Amino acid sequence: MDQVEIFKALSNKTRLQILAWLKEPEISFPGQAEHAGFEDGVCVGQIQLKAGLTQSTVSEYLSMLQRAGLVQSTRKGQWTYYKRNEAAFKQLSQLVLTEI
Amino acid sequence: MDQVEIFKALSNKTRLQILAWLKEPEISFPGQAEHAGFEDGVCVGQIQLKAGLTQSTVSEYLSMLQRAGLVQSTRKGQWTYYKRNEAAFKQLSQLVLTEI
DNA sequence: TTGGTATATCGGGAAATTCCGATATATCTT
DNA sequence: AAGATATATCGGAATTTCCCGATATACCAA
Repeated sequence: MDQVEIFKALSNKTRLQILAWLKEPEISFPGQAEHAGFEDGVCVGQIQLKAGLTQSTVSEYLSMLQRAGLVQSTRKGQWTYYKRNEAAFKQLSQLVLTEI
Repeated sequence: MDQVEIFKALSNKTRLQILAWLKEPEISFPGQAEHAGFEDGVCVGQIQLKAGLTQSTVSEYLSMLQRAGLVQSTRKGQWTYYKRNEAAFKQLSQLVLTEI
């Protein structure tokens, strides 16, 4: 757990927003329900639509969140699904209490 | 609590280090014991010495941590003492669990 | 008042981040 | 194989952060 890397990943309104959306994928991304479930999370395109930024930016943001360990990705065909890594948030919460 | 402001304040190795030092002022800053207690925290000069950065940089970093609500300052004569705001860390820990 | 000490603020060069458009890669369909 | 779709990566302009030296401000002591 690289603390600085994690906090940098969280230092952006859009990235925080994405993490919040991924807490309730069914509610935040109803458009995906028709094509896939939410077992593996949400695909980049759906997130991009909601974020209102370009595809490249959203893809980059998701990689950054993944490098920080906050989300994990699954490739399925031409889609990459991202979902939260809840264990990481529990760890981070604990880290804020005990180490920082 | 401005989340982005808090995470930006935490996105720097030196600032994280300062917060860690302030957890145990007596151990981290023995040099101050001769002149003052630790009720109000540690003065800027002591922190600067340990950080090994310039006075202006350390002063700026401490203001940033204060704006984020993570520390609080007390002016006493020509010294400004900074100490951790433990309540803020408890809040932040909770926020990581429930809101982010 | 004069000078010394502690801290804050200002101005700026270098490096990092933000976000974009263009392009590359991977996969699917026909 | 060729074209379409989804995502990743590249190159870069604008902005922000990092950290500095210089200067301003506040307080103290003689």
